[in-house]
Amino acid sequence: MSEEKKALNFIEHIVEEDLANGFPKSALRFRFPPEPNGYLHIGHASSICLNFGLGLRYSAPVNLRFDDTNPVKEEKEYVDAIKRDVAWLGFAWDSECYASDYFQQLYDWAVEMIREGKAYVDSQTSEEMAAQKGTPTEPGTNSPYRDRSPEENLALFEGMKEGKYPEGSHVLRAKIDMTAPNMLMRDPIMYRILHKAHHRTNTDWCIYPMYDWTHGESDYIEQISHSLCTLEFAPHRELYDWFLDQVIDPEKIRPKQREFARRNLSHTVVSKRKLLQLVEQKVVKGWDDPRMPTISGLRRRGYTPESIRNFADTIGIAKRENLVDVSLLEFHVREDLNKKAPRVMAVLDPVKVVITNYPKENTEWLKAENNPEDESAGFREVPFSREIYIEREDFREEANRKFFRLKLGGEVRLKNSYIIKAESCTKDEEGRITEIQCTHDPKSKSGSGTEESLRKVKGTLHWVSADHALEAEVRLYDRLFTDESPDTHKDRDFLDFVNPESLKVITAYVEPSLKTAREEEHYQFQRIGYFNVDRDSTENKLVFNRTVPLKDSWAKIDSQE
RNA sequence: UGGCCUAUGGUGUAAUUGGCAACACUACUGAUUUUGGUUCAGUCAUUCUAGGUUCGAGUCCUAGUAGGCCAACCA
Repeated sequence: MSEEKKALNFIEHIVEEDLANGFPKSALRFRFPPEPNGYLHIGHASSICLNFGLGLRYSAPVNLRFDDTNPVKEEKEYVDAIKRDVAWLGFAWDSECYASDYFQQLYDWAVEMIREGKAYVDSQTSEEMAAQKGTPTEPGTNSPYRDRSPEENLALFEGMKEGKYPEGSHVLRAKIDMTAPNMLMRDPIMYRILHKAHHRTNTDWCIYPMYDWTHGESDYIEQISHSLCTLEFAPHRELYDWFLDQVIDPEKIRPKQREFARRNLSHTVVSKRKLLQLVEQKVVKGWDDPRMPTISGLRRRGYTPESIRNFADTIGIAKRENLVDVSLLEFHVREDLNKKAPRVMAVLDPVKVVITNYPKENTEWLKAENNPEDESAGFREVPFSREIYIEREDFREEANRKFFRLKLGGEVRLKNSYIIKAESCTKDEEGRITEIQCTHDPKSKSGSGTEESLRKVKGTLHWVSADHALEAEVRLYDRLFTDESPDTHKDRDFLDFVNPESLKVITAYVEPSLKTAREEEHYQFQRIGYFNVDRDSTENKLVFNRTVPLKDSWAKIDSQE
């Protein structure tokens, strides 16, 4: 199929090298490890495409693993949303795993480490421990509890597990090196006491393992060969390996952590914490608000899984700082929708046109092509009558040669219909045009084959028949932030850059064939953009979201004038 | 007085491991077009700097410079 030589990214190079060095292909195994504390966003999509892409490339299993070690933040709602999003993107995981499934094994290993004198219970406050931790340039100092006997540690740790102690009273720490240049190696915490119910283990446990202690061991338990994470975890690798060394069976696969730079998207934020802020402060209407860069938001906005996957493939994976322009994402959704979306006519800012030489009470059903990019899409019929609406900006009383649209005395083609000529217009007291009077050339009907129908007129307009058009709510979305990188300003909060015009709601007239449009269906409103049916639509009221406008080279010419 | 990571067009990634800097997007030209869409053709680079090795350096060496991450009982 598409076996053209695609350049490998650095992760694929690593895998290829491992394979070349004798690592068995059958032992390749990957995982996507979200924490269920928020919704997945476009940055996660890159990670999903990376891991599942590797799975596809090497016919290797990919686990979906929920990193659920913090019951304070995690909820089942997020688990469900994450599963939905990964599946919607088109990927199938091998096993659905939870770090919480390994709590017992992790505990047993921890007990073993205590016995071997490699972990100890610290009973200081977090402030005291922070003070002993040192700084990046100064070494830390040992805890006074560092040399407790294994017996004492065992008893304490068991007591912690049994719920004998309040939160914050004790922690279990790995005994490594308080002077290590890597601060993560300065006796990291393995367990803390949390008297909180967990979304899966409920109240079975009141001690919860920390990320570093959990993640690598989970990879090991699942026999993940390549554990890929973002760059900020690079310093954790040393600890990842240290923890692995404590439990590793040399006969088994030793997981390998490698880090890549997370993808930043312009004009938005890609951080669960900040997205949560947008939701909680009601800047947007929820995690799936079409302005959100969440997968569910993009889906509701009208993005397709293919467009997101193509986007992820195109931007690739590397290790440097980056800010991917949102126009690339928009390119991919246009590219996909151009092939798939049926064309329809909709007028967003209507002005009435009366065809004065067209018989009153007459309705003609004209044949319209559904998609010039897809012959199999077929044709539909659209009603034409004496009174129609066109786009207000498509008419000017007078205009220069560059204006291909309707002007007084000028001719224009109505898409799928007749050539009309503007004769006059009427205005209200404020000078606003209320109606345009036109005549049509009856022999110029589209597809009729007559000489007149073959005439070349420069402009073609979309339109809807006034009597037949349906009213619809149209939600026009724009970028959520006015700044291309709102959260990287040292002295400004990202919320300062929220675009006040990120949503405009209007009432439009759409052609009657849309009566049966269903939720999530994609359409191209000809000459305007791609839209999809929002789930807020009802029997009586259609609601459309604008996914992305069509490229508009006229806007540039017009603004230059 | 630290550790780790990174530097290639406006943007994102490549470069068969020392051999003509490539692909996509954006922008700009032009052609086609019953969507000012699509499609097609074209234009846009001192590979962070300075030295060095070499017939030849984005790639190797030396010294700089710039940026990011690390001091949560978060992940």
